[in-house]
Amino acid sequence: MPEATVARLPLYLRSLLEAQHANAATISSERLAELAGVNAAKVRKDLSYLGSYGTRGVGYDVEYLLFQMSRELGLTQDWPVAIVGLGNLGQALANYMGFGDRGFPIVALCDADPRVVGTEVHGVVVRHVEDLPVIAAAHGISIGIIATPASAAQDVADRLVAAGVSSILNFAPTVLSVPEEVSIRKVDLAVELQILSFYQQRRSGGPKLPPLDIPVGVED
Amino acid sequence: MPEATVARLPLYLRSLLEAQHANAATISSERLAELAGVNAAKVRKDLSYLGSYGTRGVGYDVEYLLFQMSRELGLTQDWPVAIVGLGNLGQALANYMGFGDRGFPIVALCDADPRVVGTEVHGVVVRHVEDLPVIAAAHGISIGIIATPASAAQDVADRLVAAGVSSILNFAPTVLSVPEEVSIRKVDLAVELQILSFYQQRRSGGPKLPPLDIPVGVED
DNA sequence: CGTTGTGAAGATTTTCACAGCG
DNA sequence: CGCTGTGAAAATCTTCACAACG
Repeated sequence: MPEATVARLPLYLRSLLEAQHANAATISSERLAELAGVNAAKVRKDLSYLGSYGTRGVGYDVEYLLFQMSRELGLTQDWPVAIVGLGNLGQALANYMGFGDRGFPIVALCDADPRVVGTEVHGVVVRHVEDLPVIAAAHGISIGIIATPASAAQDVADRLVAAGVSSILNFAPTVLSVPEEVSIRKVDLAVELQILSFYQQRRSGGPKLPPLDIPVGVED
Repeated sequence: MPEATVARLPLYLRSLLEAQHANAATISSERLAELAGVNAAKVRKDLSYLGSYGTRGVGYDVEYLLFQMSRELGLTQDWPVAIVGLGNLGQALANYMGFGDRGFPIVALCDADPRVVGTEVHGVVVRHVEDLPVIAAAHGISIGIIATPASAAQDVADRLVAAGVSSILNFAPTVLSVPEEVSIRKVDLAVELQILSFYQQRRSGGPKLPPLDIPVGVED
């Protein structure tokens, strides 16, 4: 299944939940596309990778598609999560619980700062990051969230991998290197803002300075 | 310039800052690629959209490329930011200040809850969301961050657009519709976790259930 | 030499458009 | 008839490979 499709499945799932909430028994690719903010052809192509679950002339059975999609996304089981780094962001994430649609219980919190270790956040005691192997094994942790400063992130990633965690969500503004078989996703506020800045500038009449003088010589 | 390239410019910027910090005067596409976590050909292609700023046989001048990239990304000026919604996440974002590399001062906070309006978060008084037009105009706000529940997000987006904000970063788990000329980026924790869940399940030996019985009849 | 800049090839993703089927 | 499922076309993005050049 194409990566681009996988990245959209969660949007369809959420849209289907909305449709279910509105008591819709079936839904067309067109309506689903509208809810998910994509176009109908893409929805049909994407759903076709899951199997032929639609009915021509009718649409998709909401309940059934929900079930298939949840199964495909691995949401029929819980995936225990550990958060490493309990600064501003880490604490917010821990409290933010109600991570969307549940299924990702936060069962462990780790930090390297001895002043933070032992404190309680959202009802969970913060452990030392050194103890990750034991903690990960005890709780069967499969997803690690890195919410440390950039400088500590690679070390934490290495520890997570060593502890057997094979999915990582990285909030630290740095590139992590991990073995092939570990999945990694990143969320970077600064990057998002800078992308917005790029287009904002384009719209607000381009660069303030002229195309800028060539510094020395003539390139090309 | 391709969208995919724009999305990588912030990574190059950060990598260049690291190189600068390490007192490198010049940097090759290969080294830059390593720091940014992409391959060298992509770096060269991406940078070529900015202009021919490299020197064959040598590489890129770090200072000069930093300057060009900052300019291209619109980082030679500040872009004032407003955060709407001061629940857990909104407050964390407000405090998280030090949004990477500065340039995005948080100058206004809004909420719809009268119990929150008037309180102070990170030294900024929370205003009512109704006042957005006045606030936006007064501070020249160009970027709005939506950190409300999903149910309020579209209303807030509409208000932001009406107030003249043309860049939006959406943390609410919902699809927003905005006019063509407004840029929108989204950050969705649930989506990221679900994507990780998909691949995690693939690795841990596929579905627990057998391919599942066809419910009724035989499709295709 | 060593490294950039870039056409051209290749891969992936999106979109079209319509046959097929309930 | 209406809507899905899907080949095929189009668009976009990545990678290759090498000429160009300091």
